Amino acid sequence: MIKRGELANRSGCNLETIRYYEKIGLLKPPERTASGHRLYSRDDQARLGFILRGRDLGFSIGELMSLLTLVDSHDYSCGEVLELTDGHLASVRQKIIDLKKLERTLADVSAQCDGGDVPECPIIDALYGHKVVVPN
Amino acid sequence: MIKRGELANRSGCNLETIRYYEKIGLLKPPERTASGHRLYSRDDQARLGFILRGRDLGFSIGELMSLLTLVDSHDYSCGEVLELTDGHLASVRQKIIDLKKLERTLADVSAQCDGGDVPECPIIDALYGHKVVVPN
DNA sequence: CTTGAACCTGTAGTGACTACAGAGATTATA
DNA sequence: TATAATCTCTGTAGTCACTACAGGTTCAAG
Repeated sequence: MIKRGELANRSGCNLETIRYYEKIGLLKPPERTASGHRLYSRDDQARLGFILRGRDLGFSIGELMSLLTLVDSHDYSCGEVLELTDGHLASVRQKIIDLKKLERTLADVSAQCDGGDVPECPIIDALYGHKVVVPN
Repeated sequence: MIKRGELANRSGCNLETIRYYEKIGLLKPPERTASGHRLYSRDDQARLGFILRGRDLGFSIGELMSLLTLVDSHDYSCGEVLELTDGHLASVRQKIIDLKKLERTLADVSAQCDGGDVPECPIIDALYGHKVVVPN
């Protein structure tokens, strides 16, 4: 059983974030010492690891809640988990598509500007709508 | 000269967002009627258009502030604008790289799961750290 | 026994909005 | 002209996922 500071150190998670995860219900309220200090078990540590790895994969708090609720039910199916994961994967792919479109547009606009000392700038013109900026 | 609701309709911008942009200094305080209703000129409309197009290109409020400050100075150079744009472009490209890495990892994890009715799920295992999840 | 670190609580700040509540102004209709 | 409906005004609170602080208690080392 370790305390919050130790858990933060071992997991690499911010100290305050642990308390936050407890507040919103991602982490279960841990045991306490007689004086009120939190004590985390091995299970608690594993659960935080789960959350942090999921977070690194871009899962939202809501998605992690769903995953953990499934796990906690001890009655989840692989299919339910896959559905959540693939949903998330789809949204990541959409974000990539959107950003690539953005990148092309920005690169186009940037290429029109030769960056000199002149005060006429095609980028500013484009933003003011003198030219079409976002090609769909 | 049009009022706030009309500006919102024409620009497609949310009504409240216009007031917000004024509060943080992106939009200049517009003229007012005797009773206090805001009146927007053609210049005001063009400025909001500038902001909205910039926003669509993913510029942050801070970046738009910088761009508009340059424009307002009437003494900006094309080079300054290009620098800001290319800086933003670089951060967009980095975001794409990060998301692609994420996508590969998620796709890997997803592929390990056959989505059946069984309660053993490789995705959950991976999140619990039983297997390495993020390949750098 | 004292000092300093770690822990406790609640609350406020971030970015970029969005959404109210309650009051006053304007416009349309009867 | 009266009134009802809509629009605008202000300030403030909520969103997401944290992060940081203030002011107080407890613990561990010397």
